[in-house]
Amino acid sequence: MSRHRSGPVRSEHARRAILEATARQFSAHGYDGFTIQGVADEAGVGKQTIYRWWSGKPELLTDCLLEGLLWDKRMSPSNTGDVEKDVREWLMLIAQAASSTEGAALLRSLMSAATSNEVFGERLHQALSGEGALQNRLEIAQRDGQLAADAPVALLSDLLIGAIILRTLSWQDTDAEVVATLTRFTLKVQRAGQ
Amino acid sequence: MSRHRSGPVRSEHARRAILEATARQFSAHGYDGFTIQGVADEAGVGKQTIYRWWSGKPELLTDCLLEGLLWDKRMSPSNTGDVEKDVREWLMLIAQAASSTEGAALLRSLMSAATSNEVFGERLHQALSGEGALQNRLEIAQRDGQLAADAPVALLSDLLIGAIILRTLSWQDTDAEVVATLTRFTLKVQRAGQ
Amino acid sequence: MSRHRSGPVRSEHARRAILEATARQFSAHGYDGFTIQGVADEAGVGKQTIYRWWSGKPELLTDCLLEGLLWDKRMSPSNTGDVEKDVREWLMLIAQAASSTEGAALLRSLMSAATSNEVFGERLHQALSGEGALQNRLEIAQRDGQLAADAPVALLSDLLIGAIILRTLSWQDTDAEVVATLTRFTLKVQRAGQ
Amino acid sequence: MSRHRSGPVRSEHARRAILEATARQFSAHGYDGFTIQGVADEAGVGKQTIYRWWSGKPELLTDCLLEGLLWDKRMSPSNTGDVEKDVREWLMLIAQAASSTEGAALLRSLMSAATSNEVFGERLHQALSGEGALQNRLEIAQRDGQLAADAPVALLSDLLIGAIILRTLSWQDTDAEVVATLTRFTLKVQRAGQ
DNA sequence: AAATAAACGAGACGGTACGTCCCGTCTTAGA
DNA sequence: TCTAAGACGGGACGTACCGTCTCGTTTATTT
Repeated sequence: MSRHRSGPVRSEHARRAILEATARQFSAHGYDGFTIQGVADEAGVGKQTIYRWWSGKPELLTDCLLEGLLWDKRMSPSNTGDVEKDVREWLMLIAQAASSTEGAALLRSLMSAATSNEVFGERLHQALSGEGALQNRLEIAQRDGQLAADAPVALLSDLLIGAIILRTLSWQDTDAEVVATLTRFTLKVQRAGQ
Repeated sequence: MSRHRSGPVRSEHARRAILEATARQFSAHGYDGFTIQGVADEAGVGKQTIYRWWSGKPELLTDCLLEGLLWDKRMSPSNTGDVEKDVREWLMLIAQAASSTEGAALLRSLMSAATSNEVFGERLHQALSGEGALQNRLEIAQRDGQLAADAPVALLSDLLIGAIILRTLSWQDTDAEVVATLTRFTLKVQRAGQ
Repeated sequence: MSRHRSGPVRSEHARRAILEATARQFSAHGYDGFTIQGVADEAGVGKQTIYRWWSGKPELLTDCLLEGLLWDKRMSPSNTGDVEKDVREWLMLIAQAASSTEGAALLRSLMSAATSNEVFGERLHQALSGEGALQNRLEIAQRDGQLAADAPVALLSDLLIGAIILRTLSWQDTDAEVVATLTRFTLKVQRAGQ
Repeated sequence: MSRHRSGPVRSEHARRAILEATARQFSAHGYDGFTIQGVADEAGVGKQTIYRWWSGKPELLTDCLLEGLLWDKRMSPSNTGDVEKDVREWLMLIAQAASSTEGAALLRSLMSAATSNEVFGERLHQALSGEGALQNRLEIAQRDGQLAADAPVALLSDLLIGAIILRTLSWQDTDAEVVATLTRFTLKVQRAGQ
């Protein structure tokens, strides 16, 4: 016998409105700058409805990320056969997003959120890695002999994205040339190692 | 000719007490968690004495970093002739610091502070790079022919430290093996490329 | 012709449970202190079942009073022939109820409810007057010549009960001696005035 | 050696502004109806400045009463030699204040506040008694032989004011005739008792 | 017996006010 | 004039209830 409770179910309309308002407010004012009341007002929702389902900003943002409202999850490295080109273009997407003042601020806000919440941190990593697609692309390259068989593909991803993250964290711009250099030298080692 | 002003001069005792209290409070409660009042109380100082000399948390922390109260600045890569070993040991120092729960929390708090303040972000980058010593070590290796002449040493530093930063940001531990793998593969190209 | 509707009728069980829970919660936490949700929970009832039949706290309490759940309505002045004794004993019942800490708190809570609701205020007055029985007793005494023909019996009731009410409102205890003095002096005129 | 603390002293300006705003807001919206934030806004003050010095509404109102902002403390029964007239006029002041819709609401709000706070209840009693002046007037009458030597003057005050309070609590109007009757019959007994 | 529909327990909803915490500024008295 | 102390105006926090609305179930009447 199944035991289910009566009463209204959670309002999907409210949930969407809250997450979308959160994404807008977060993008506009940053992690510290946006307020729960502001989200509630913009979503046309009572503050308690937010606290009923989320414990605070970090959880709220984690769900935004999960729904792809903060970082487009459809983005994914392509596979043209030229691994260096594919990886370079993927990194450029991230670097370009971090190039504008707003984009850099958003990325730093995402990092700020990640520092205070484990789940968000993991999710952000996944999002930045194209939901694992970057690693997949590198594995394909490895299978195709473009990368050394013993190349640590998971760590390659950390190296490349980490460099951009670190540069954003230290408020340095990462332009196309830097991305190209990063990619070329990081992937060269793998070919050379064969 | 020097123009003297009357009255007491800035209290060095208060300055030290404030920075040390800041370092302790920041380490204990994180960037968002510590309060100016808490620092003032622990330092046995009036709140105004803090605001008279610093504009707020970011400046306070920047000075802590400059004084080496948050991140030991005496640390510097050694030069044994074996660049891979030297670099690996340097990265291990960072990775080990980020290994304990407290160390990882501190590093994440530092990142959080960096996201909201440009000057602090730049300082943190410098601190993590051993005040440029990592790049120096790589340049020496390059001069000694251990790294390819065209190796982008500045970016190599970003790659290696960035990887650790990204892993800490995404709440992954970085153990000795990961550090060794990161170092080996990143520097390999330099030998092979010759 | 009667027009029937289908469906269940109002649940008497729920009605009783709600009123009894209201009386307990009100007595325990006072007018401002008790909550509709608390009543619903204690009564094992949905909140809407309360709002379906009552508009809020005042109506709920008015019904409690009408059912004698807050103030025993069976109490009534007796008629021994000695009007002073009968009235004094009646007042003593009220004064004694207001003597204990809990009793005084209850009486003050009743007053608090009366301040915000006219119907409840009128009901409370009636309850305190023994549903008019005090005035009846005085009228009998008047008819028997124990009180002056022109004695304002309705106001005598207000005077005597009002004194106790005022003393309770100002957190003064009203002991047997005070009650005796109040009664003796208030009724004295009636004999003397003949 | 005297031990005194440094730092700013309490702002008298803020204190006055808060009490005056409280009196206005309370009179306008009643005990339940006015809000601390509303008082803070009207007083041009931070909410914390209110909570720093008062624990909540009851304390705030108690101080208002003490400063005569809710109930004019200068009012006092006069002494024309005719005690019945003097007392009647005093009661009329209270009854008239309670006659208008606003006045009755204010008086009931005062009672509501009294029910939840002992100090306020005592203060209200004092205020209604003209800060003891009514009792003084009755004592003078007693000394002059207008009242019986054994008349319980303190209780006479409770009887008379209590009657008005009770009638206000039960939402009955108390007009000039009622006041006159109350006074005449209550004071008559004292003369008659001689 | 089936259909109808109201009352029920439960609880999510949009809101308001609460009392707390901390911000950065201002004020005081002492050294 | 710098200091410790701390009051100030302000803003956001997270909580508690309000009164309304919406579920899915139960139950009494009508068809």
